[in-house]
Amino acid sequence: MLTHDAIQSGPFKSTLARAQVPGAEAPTGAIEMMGAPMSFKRNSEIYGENEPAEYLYKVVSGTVRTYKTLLDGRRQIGAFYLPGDVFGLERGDQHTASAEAVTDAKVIVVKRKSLFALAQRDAEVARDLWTITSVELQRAQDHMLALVKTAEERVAGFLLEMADRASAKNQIELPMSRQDIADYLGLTIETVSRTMTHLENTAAIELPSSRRVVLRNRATLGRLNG
Amino acid sequence: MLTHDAIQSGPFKSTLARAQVPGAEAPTGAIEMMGAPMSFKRNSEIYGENEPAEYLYKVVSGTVRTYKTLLDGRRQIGAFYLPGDVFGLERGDQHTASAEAVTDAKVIVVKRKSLFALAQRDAEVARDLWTITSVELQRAQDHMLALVKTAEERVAGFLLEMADRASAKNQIELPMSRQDIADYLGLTIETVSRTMTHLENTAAIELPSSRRVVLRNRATLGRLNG
DNA sequence: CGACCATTTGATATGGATCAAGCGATGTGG
DNA sequence: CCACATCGCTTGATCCATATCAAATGGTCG
Repeated sequence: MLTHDAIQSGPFKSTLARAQVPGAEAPTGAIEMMGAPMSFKRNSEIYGENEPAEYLYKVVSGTVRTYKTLLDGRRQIGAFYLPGDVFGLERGDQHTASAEAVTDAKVIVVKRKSLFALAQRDAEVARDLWTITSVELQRAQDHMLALVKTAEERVAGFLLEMADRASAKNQIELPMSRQDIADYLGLTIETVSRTMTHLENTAAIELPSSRRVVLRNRATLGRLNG
Repeated sequence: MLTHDAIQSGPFKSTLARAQVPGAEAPTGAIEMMGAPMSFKRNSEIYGENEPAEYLYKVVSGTVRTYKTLLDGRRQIGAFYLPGDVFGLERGDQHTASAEAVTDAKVIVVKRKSLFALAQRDAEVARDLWTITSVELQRAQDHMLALVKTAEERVAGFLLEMADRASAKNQIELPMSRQDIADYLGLTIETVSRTMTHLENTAAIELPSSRRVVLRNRATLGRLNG
């Protein structure tokens, strides 16, 4: 497991973090104030399932995945977190999922206890905490719906989701591997690959490279999205 | 759509509701205080997707399902709510799912606005709101994981889940139809039925009737649960 | 009793998984 | 700077879990 010693001694970076998230849905003003920046290398663990949940995190740069693993090794990725997103806030004091850096990533780390203490006194912070959790809940519910769709619908939905979260709305650079996408969508890597190819053949998307996707026909993708 | 006129004029029933939920995880003291009881008949709508989310609800008796519908009619049930459970609390002012009574049901209805106003002043209420949402989030994440398992794993997991929530831990009376179970688990009614039969043949469960299930071998079910 | 609805059971079809190569980009050592 | 190993991705062939289609059975209620 990863320890977070000396985190509290890091310099404040509130303005930097905020600048990264111009239109963030979740108001998380207090987080930058109380947090310390921390860096993680590609594929390194940020926290593990069942570890004490002492901190919550806000992505500054890079991408993070959270996931659960079944006994036989199957992995379900619950979400990808991009700059501005908050993750790791859970009920109970144990993490119910693991978190890893998909790419090299910087996150702001905040002591859960301090934030809860602050929320006790400051109603705005309390509301922020609720909002963070609510946003996460909605994400989870949407994802649940995605998991009962056909492979093509899942992939189309995923591309639309990533495009909506990206800055260039029709040109996306996927930070994650096909395996990550497969584990997020509950498919195999082969099915994801084939489906992408099929979408390309149908002129719904273009694939200049495997990690770069251009949305050519949102109407088609939207229709597929159910 | 269903209107909630005259709800606020109903008599208070705080103690009754609390009595139904001796060991409820989510502390929801304020809800009974502010809410009015309301009854719904089997299969009637409590609220619809995209309707204004003016209220939140706490089950007093009966069972409630929430679900989303895809364009082509496929239905995904997000959760079943039993006495003591709270549902309908969402970010934004539109419901993102529909809710229906699975059986005849009594629920306490609370004005969202009043509760938020109270939370603004009372840190304990604010924390309760967060807890309600957090419980829901965890439920959703667990369900997400369930949706990528095999049919047998999903059914075994479902039975264990229902048993854990029931009072008689090994003898459960399912309030919902096979179709509801199927839509909850992302399977067809036939697969659910066949899997139940198979679990019976394997001596993992007994089926005195289609709605009554006796868990015979939790070890087996647990192993299946991944 | 008879109609209706929920559930089970059976036969067949199929979407996506699995098994197995091939391919292209990236990096490394000679 | 090239040969070659490696890794991520694509493509192909086959298989299988679950869906679909169809019918029989069983419970419930007027």
